[in-house]
Amino acid sequence: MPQQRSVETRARILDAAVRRFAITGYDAASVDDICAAAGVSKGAFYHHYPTKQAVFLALMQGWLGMIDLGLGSARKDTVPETLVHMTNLLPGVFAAAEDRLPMFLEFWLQASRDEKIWKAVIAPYRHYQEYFAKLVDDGIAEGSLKPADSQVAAQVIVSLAVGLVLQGVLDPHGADWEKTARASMQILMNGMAKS
Amino acid sequence: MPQQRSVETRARILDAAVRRFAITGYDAASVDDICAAAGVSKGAFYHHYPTKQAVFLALMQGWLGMIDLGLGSARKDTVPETLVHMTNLLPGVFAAAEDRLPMFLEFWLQASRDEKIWKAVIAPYRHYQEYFAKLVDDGIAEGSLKPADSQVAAQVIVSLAVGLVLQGVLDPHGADWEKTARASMQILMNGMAKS
DNA sequence: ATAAACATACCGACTGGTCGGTATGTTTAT
DNA sequence: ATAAACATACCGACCAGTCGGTATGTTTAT
Repeated sequence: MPQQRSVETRARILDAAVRRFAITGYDAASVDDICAAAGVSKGAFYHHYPTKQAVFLALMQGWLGMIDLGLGSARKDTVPETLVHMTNLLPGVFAAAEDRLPMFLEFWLQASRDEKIWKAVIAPYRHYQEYFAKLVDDGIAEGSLKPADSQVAAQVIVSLAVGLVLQGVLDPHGADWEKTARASMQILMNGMAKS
Repeated sequence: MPQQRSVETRARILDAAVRRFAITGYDAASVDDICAAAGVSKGAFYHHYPTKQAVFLALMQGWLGMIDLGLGSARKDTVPETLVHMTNLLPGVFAAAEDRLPMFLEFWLQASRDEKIWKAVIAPYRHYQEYFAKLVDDGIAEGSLKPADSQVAAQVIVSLAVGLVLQGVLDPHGADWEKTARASMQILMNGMAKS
């Protein structure tokens, strides 16, 4: 049973880490930086986390879990309604994430090179894929979508979402991404909806 | 006027750099590593490039230029034909890029944090956007596509492409990305084509 | 000769991680 | 109650090694 002070310190480390990572990136953010930002000694840091990577991983787990939760609670009456509802949520996502989005990019990058991180990323990621595949299947079953390979359709949806988020990161003021997101979904629906 | 030997050395440095960057990433790839892989001394390295970042930038310019060129020569009779033709090219792109794709991710990441790199990335990137917008406009003009906001449509196409590439990086064996790319284009066409 | 091309030796800054020791609880024995 | 015994939390100096970049010398081509 950890002491009260302990959980507070952990939180401060995590909070400082996410800020530093977001600004400078994983590599450039030194443990000393993070400790300074957290107002915590290096000893405390390594008392709570075995390595710098462990902090990164903890951060990742937390976020991926939150996304998972958000997806689950977005369900509406019909499948098309659910999908449209999700695009309505996007602006909030963009606004809330803002400067943290580069970190997601970093997640991907690290995951593509580090076995341990890859496994931590890929599980929830595949879960999203499954979620959308199931959604498409439901849509087909309820007659609102044309019969199709739901796995592939889910991949398309996820690809589009990933691409939108990424471009939002790279070029936030290059377009009205909210509008684009809506238009994307519209085109997708045109292509997938029945009749 | 550079000597023959000089352009060869430059090429060897660039070639070694792309290999090291691809494997270990930009930060982890040390200049010494690159020099060793290129069979070139550190003096030679800094004789030809002022900084490590300059090498990175040169690499980027080269690739973005090549993509630009590839796009230009993909034009077919009608717009839908052109777009489909492009998905046919994708497998080659995936295969050829393979382990180099993480580098593109790194481009983005660095671009989102470094003003100089951002400017180098954003120009060709906007050029792609324009290319696709023009393509959509042509499609509307020739009557093969429904009237629509071509800028937004282009963003959707690019988003999808970006998302596909990114997922190909993260999870190369998680799906048949060639098939998904084709399906994406099919759905897009269903949504955008006239009648 | 001389200037470009290349090689070697080196510098100072910085990094992730360790370690001996201290301070702050918490449990146990009396 | 309280003091000894133990456990957890924390500190900050320190280390061994790495890095990007520079200074200086040598080779090569004209």
